[in-house]
Amino acid sequence: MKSDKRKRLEAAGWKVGSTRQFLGLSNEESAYIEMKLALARGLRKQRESQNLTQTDLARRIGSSQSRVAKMESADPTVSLDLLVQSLLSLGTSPQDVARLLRPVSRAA
Amino acid sequence: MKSDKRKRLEAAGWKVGSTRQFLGLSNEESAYIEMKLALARGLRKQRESQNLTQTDLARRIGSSQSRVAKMESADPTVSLDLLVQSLLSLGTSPQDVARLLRPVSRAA
DNA sequence: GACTGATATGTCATTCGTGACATATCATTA
DNA sequence: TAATGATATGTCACGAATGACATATCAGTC
Repeated sequence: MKSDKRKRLEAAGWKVGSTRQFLGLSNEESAYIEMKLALARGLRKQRESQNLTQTDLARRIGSSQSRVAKMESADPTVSLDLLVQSLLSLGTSPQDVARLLRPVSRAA
Repeated sequence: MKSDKRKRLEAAGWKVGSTRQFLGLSNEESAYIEMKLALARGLRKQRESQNLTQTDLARRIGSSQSRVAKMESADPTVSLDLLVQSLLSLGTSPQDVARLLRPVSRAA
């Protein structure tokens, strides 16, 4: 289940979609990474919009600054659970979370 | 972070939204449970629509029948990661996953 | 330059999710 | 009733995710 070929790559902020073939990632793998990246970006955006530091957020969710940094860089060691729960802690609704996963909003 | 007051309750299939106050769940907690329930329902629906047994799905994702059953009942021990990765294994796209999280489609 | 605050990176012990297994429950069919 | 197939529930050893800490990097400001 874990397929760790990507380990260090996603953390570096690669455009996963465009390098998928190059890295030899399966559809599921890249879809999963895309989702994590979307949530990671959303988390950072939410945090910054509330003028919180990583340390502030860490305190609020009972974690540490280093883990928040890893969340926002979509580190392989952070789970979707932690990302989602952090977003919820910032007041993001499940619907908002869903929106983060569909950057392509249905125009007209 | 774990707040296990709900342990056995969500698994039993309660209407979380309606019993939130009664159970004393925070907004975040109930939102998190709602999300898990939505994914759990989606997983079962997807699996059944492809005429797969829990054992079939388990084999496909490298897990076991018992864990699939727990996924579909939103057992507290199953992570969002596992739910999401299982959905992706069934061909669900990240956008589809997002749709599962917003049962209330924006009408008009 | 040095100092400060924020963020990034690496490591580790503890905790939690996991697959696997046993077994139970529930339908269906004979 | 028994037998078969599917699903549910309980337990456990193992591996992965976690918070915590140290330390590094980076931007401002003096």
